[in-house]
Amino acid sequence: MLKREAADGVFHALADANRRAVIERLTRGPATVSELAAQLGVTVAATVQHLQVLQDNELVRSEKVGRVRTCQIDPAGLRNAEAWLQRQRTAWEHRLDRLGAVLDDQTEESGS
Amino acid sequence: MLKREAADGVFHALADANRRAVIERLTRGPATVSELAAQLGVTVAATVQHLQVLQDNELVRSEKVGRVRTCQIDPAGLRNAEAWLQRQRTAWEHRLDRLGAVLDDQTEESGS
DNA sequence: AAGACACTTAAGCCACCACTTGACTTTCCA
DNA sequence: TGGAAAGTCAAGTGGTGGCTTAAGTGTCTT
Repeated sequence: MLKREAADGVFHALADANRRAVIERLTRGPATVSELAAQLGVTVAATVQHLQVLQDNELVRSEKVGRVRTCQIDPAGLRNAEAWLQRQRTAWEHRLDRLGAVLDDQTEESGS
Repeated sequence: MLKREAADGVFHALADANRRAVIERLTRGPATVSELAAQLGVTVAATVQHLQVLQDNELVRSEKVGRVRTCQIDPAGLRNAEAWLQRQRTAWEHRLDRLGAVLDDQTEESGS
């Protein structure tokens, strides 16, 4: 299950346009820190900080070999966020279904 | 489609625990501003500000009748966020499929 | 060995955000 | 009509976030 803490971190991570850009980039294949920084148009240092947030929330994984760190998507965080959204949407839809049924019953009972 | 701007707003809105609590509450039925404020444990003024953010990003709708404003879920924003997440996840899965196929071909060619 | 390369870490800066208080408007009701 | 209730608006405040520069660490390459 998704604890409140976890949702907090994931959505906070996704709230930044640059971090989402990193995710979009990584869905198309692994990339190094420098490559990501170049694409974002910010410092390597800033990119490292973004990656830290993304990793803390299981949105990105990375491995350092030699002096170069290679990053790739970690689907766990995405799944967590998706699960929360689905829970809300389906809960709302089910409520509407029940509400609809009640209204149908009422109109049947009272006639038009 | 979901523009970058839209994603920015929706995820920012979802990044706050109190705003998510509002959404969770509203999936179980409409509520007034005061009710939401009471549940959150913050001022009515703060709640109004949260509602403003939620409405700007199509996560909540509200209507004022008399002196009381009643709020309910607006599924549009939730769908937007869900769509973005699904796009990333499926893009990543498709890429893995292609990669897997390539690796299979290679192992077939070279034998075990 | 020496310099370039790819990051990493620390410190500081500015903007934004969530929240509060307080004054105000509108609506209800006795 | 007078006052309580429900919400709105504006200003101020403490805290956080994202970015930068600058200095440092480990790793190639020649």
